Amino acid sequence: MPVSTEWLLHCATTLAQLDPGTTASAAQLAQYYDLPAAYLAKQLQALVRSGALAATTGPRGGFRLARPASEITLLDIVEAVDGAASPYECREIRQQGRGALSPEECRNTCVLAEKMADAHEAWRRSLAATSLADVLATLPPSAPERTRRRMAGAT
Amino acid sequence: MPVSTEWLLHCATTLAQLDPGTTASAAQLAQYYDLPAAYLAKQLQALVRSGALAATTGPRGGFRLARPASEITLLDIVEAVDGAASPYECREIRQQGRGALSPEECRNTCVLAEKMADAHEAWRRSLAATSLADVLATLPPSAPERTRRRMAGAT
DNA sequence: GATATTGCGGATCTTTTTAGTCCGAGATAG
DNA sequence: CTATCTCGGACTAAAAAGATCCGCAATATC
Repeated sequence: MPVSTEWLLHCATTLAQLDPGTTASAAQLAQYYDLPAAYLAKQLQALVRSGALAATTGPRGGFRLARPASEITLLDIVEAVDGAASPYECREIRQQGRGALSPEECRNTCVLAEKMADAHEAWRRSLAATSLADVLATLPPSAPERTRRRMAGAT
Repeated sequence: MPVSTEWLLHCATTLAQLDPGTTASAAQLAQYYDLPAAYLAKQLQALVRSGALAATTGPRGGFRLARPASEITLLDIVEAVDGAASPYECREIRQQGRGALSPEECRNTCVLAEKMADAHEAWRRSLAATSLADVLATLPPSAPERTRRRMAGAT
């Protein structure tokens, strides 16, 4: 899992603390967390494509949440960056070699692939259970204003 | 996640169907699933190191389960191949850059890292809930004997 | 209307991981 | 005791992913 996953989780949390209608540019966010600006910008695009963020170009442009923070889950962000595919891929080796099963016996999906898919679903459910609003609720009440203040002064 | 994960899940399931005390060599298993023998042997070693399999060298040697099938979970196998580390790694970027939090504010772990760890734990729990014995229980009753028969004739 | 600023996408380079091969150490059977 | 069969770990290519850079389109400001 790339390091940019952490970057975007934090950036989305930061954007969720801005006043509605306010945007933050990629350069601002990069400076806020001391990250390589070019690469961060590229990853932010993935979140725009996924529909979690919205972007406006031109001067005073930047990124903002595309939906209320309560409707953006950690899963939305993680899958936008890392892809939604399961890491385990069943290649049906049970149908190959000396021990090959007949096609008829393979009508139902492989038990092992099924269990791996179950685990992946458990992982997804866990991440989908937390929204950005939930994350903000755990921060001290003074956090949003400080974030806005520190963000405003950046380039 | 490497393709060898699938290989070893299936190989372990196969070994679980052998009579106690019987071993299967890497060459036999490779032939059984039509896999590159040398590379499979390398991956089987990881399972030996993790303690899930036991190996005996010399003529008539090979691999066998190191414990009863009911005490080997899918998680044991997956983590032996793919490593036990969580794919998400918190690098504490909240302490860097313009928005850096004070060390005192970082006494408790980052909320995002916590949620990601929770998801990983959910994934592990799901895999740990299934043992090789559970997998065998889903197969038709005739499966183990056929597996032994087809395995016996191999090189 | 010109200019500067910002996001967007493609092409490129580097690094890491994966896939695969090979030869040596050790143990068993005869 | 010897020959053969097995695992064991080191070594080498290949592919994928990470990370970076540059030019293009769009928009608000002056």
